Amino acid sequence: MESRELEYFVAVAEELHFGRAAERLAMAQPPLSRAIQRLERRLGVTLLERSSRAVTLTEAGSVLLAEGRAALDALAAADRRARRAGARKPGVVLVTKAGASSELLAKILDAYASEPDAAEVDVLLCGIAEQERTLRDGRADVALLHRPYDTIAGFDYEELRTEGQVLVLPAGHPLAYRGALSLAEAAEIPGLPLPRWPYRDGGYPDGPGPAVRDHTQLLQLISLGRAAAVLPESTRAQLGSDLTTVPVPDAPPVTTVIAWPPQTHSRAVAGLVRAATRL
Amino acid sequence: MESRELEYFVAVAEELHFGRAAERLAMAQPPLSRAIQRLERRLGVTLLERSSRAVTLTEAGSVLLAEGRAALDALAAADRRARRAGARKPGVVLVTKAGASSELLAKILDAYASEPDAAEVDVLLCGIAEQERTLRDGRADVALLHRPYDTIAGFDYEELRTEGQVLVLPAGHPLAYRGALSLAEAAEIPGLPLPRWPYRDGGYPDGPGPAVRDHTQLLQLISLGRAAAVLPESTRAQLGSDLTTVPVPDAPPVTTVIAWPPQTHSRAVAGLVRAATRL
DNA sequence: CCCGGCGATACCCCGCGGGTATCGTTGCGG
DNA sequence: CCGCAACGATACCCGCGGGGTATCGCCGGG
Repeated sequence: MESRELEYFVAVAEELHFGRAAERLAMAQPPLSRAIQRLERRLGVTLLERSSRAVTLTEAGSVLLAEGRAALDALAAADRRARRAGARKPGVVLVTKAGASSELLAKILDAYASEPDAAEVDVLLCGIAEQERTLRDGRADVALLHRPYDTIAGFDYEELRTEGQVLVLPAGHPLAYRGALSLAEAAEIPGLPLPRWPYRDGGYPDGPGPAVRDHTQLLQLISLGRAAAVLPESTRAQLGSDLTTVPVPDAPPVTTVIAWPPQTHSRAVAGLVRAATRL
Repeated sequence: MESRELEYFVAVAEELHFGRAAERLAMAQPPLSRAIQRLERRLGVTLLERSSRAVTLTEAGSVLLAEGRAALDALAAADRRARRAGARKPGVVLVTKAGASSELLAKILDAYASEPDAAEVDVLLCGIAEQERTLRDGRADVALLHRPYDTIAGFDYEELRTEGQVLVLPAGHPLAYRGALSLAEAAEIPGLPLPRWPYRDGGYPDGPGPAVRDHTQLLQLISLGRAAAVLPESTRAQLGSDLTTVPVPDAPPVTTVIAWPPQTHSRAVAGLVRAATRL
């Protein structure tokens, strides 16, 4: 199967509309229609059901959509990583959630930078649930992830530390003087709903809380008295005096891991991992 | 990047010889040379160092080789799984090492087959270290793996059971009457070397023992008095009366896991996993 | 009933991927 | 020291396949 055809199919499968997909691909609609027919002929499988009013995915089509996205990501990763490896001064890209584990990250970067032949490390900050994708499609080479919030399926990893979680509140809130809270109590604070995190596809669950995409946004909302949140203990290090925390013992512990794609043989990634695990 | 070009590059990078690579790709050498040049130009990177006597990989080239193989496997997987999903009676392929965990496998297949809407399960048996590849390139959908012998990097998985290991010997061997053996003792039995298992790339380590590619071969060699082997306890169930076992308490325990690629949403795979974990 | 939206078809053309012939370099053997 | 053979690069040619425009056929809604 040609990657071009697969890209075309993924566009159509996502738009469920040949015209819009063609526009997105910067091409005309007829050659797109033919390319999809060709692909279906070659696979010997019907991928799309076209009734003259709507396009829907068949079973085989949704399988190809999922597998095809993964394959296109892998292809993009090959492209980007080869480019980076051949660049004048090859560096390595580390991705992490904006506003999370910043002191740990600083320590790792320091420890690695002091190694004899350390490469340049570019830090890429992104919203929740985008990190895995950056690792898959080659925008990043190595990531700091947080289980169980992030899934580590598809990657090699080393665990760095495990910590409990705390409720983050505006300073002076009545509950701030409690010694501990249960998860159930934290979820039901009048006027301070827990935020909604995005799914991996970028959508948001329904519910009362504000929709956020990274920790920085979230902390700001808490400062404004619009939300509360259950976060790892280490978040305390970066809170200003306008925020305070209460332990939540029954919240699941959060494990910070350093993760990388299994096929990497990069010395720089290995060095970073070594530095991180030795801390 | 076009998948065609990537295939060409991988062929050249593996052969390190344009002529042989062209032959393998069933094409002439000149268009192959040009395709690689085009790829290098588009990436803005030198992938191969050509001295008129030898071709060698640059740093960027070996990165692209590793990443490219993964991407081509993902592409092949998309192709095969879409074909299977669109087939007349879509089934699911389970892969495992020939001769390992056969009773557990039988139980899983039975349990799953008794579910209401169970799909057809094709069992694919292969040698050691080939299973991961079959899962990656779509020849299989789900695998029974054995840690720490197999790595599970890149897959979602559920643990099924953990067991100790035993030394498998020809019946009547003097050591057969020992109540237990250490790993060190097992490795030094006069006349009965431990076998050599293949690496993931298909090569074999150097050493005295016979090179084997699956358990069936291995058991036959032990029967013939040409080898001994440390294997999971459950292997005992399939030994004939010509073989016997001795516990090896200090051998690392073996965990059998059921694993699948993270992007699968297949109901059949989910059913198999459920059946396996419920046993 | 007609129009508008949408995917498929018809038809054309250009470019690129592939083929053959040949060159340029270089290591090696006589 | 020269010539040959091995090997990748270059030159040149060709055919087809992927892309474009125009249009059709189907269907649902006003």
